[in-house]
Amino acid sequence: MKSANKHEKIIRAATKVFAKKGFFNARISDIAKEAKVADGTIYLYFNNKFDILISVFEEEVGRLIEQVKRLLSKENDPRKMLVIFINKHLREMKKNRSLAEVIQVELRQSNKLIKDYRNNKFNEYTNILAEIIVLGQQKDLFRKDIIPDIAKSIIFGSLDEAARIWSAAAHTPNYSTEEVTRQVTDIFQAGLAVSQTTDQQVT
Amino acid sequence: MKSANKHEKIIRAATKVFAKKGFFNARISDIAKEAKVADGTIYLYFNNKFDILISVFEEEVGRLIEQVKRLLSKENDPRKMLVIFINKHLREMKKNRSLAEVIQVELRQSNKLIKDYRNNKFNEYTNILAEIIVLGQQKDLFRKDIIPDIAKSIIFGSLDEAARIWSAAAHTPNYSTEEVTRQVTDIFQAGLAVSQTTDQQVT
DNA sequence: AATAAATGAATGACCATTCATTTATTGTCA
DNA sequence: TGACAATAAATGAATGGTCATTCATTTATT
Repeated sequence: MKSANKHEKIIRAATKVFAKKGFFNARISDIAKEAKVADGTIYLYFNNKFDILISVFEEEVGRLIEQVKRLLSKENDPRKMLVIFINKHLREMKKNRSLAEVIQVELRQSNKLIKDYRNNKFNEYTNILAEIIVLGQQKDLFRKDIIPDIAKSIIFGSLDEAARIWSAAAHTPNYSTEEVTRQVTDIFQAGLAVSQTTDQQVT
Repeated sequence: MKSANKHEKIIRAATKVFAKKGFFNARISDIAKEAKVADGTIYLYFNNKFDILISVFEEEVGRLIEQVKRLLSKENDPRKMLVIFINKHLREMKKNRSLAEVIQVELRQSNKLIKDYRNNKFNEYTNILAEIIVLGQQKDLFRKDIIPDIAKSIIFGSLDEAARIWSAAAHTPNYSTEEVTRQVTDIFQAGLAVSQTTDQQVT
């Protein structure tokens, strides 16, 4: 029986290697070495290199989805939910640089590599944002003229770019998670809010 | 004398090919063919494949910077300037899919490929956003607690992700440039604006 | 004729994938 | 229980195909 354990080990190793070198520069032998496994073993668990990429992506994002959903389940003020999402995403990207880079780089690559691969988990992830917005609209807290399906991309894009700056640049001034979270939160809370009338800052 | 013309032709061909296949899947021979030039000729104008990528990026973004600056020079209300930037960026990405994909994919790749390559033109481009924000703050139109250097990433990220959706997905509902422009504009104008009521609390 | 540009076939490095062989695990029966 | 076979898993060297890059030769320009 192929151990689930080994599958897991390869995924972890691949995440590390992809993050460090990028998909195209990553060698199967690098992954094998990192996973302490023979090159050929990898092909017992995955069909090919790209299959590893997809798996890494799906599993990592899947993990993230679960965590976010758990956090959100305790809350029902959509404004606070938005903050929770933003905060969680940024923290996670800061903490787990490998995941951050896999998302950033591979999300863009996969479009080109396989036409019919729809990042299912990824969509599921950003749809959480859309749902928060819908909820906010139902509760008359968020403007109705916002289209959730567009807004989710706008918000995710912001977060992703903010995270990209962290991983890209060892040189530019590096803002803290807290600082960036606050800025993103401030902008979008004001941007989505129904009116100017004093909305308490939500943490 | 090496004709500037040929350099240009190669750049244009490379833009097309990178956009279609991505950097790693693009073959030098593809670019050569597209430019109607021998493979070897490319090496008279560029040092290597990556050098072509950098050049494409810099030239395309450079062109964009000039256009945006020209548009902005006619305006001095930062709120309107913001709209102009957003509008121009989205229109351009919709029109020039090659540029869009080169930005999206290669911006992320280059981090990994060359440590000391700082996307100079790219920074120049997003700094336009930072300057608009600074101006807005000076004129008491934008909130002072926004850090322009962070906000520029947030805004650019939004635009980039919105544009990514266009190029990525032939399947998902496709919103028009106008619709997306309006959404992004609405959110950020409200998000950045100094609130009308004096007592809004933001911490 | 001399110099500059352009050509494209040949080179050589690289690496995903395969598969014959080895090693580990499981099951059987005396 | 333990000895032995049968099956499963793992190994890693060998294969084969893919290009980026080079450079001897040709073509164009001065």
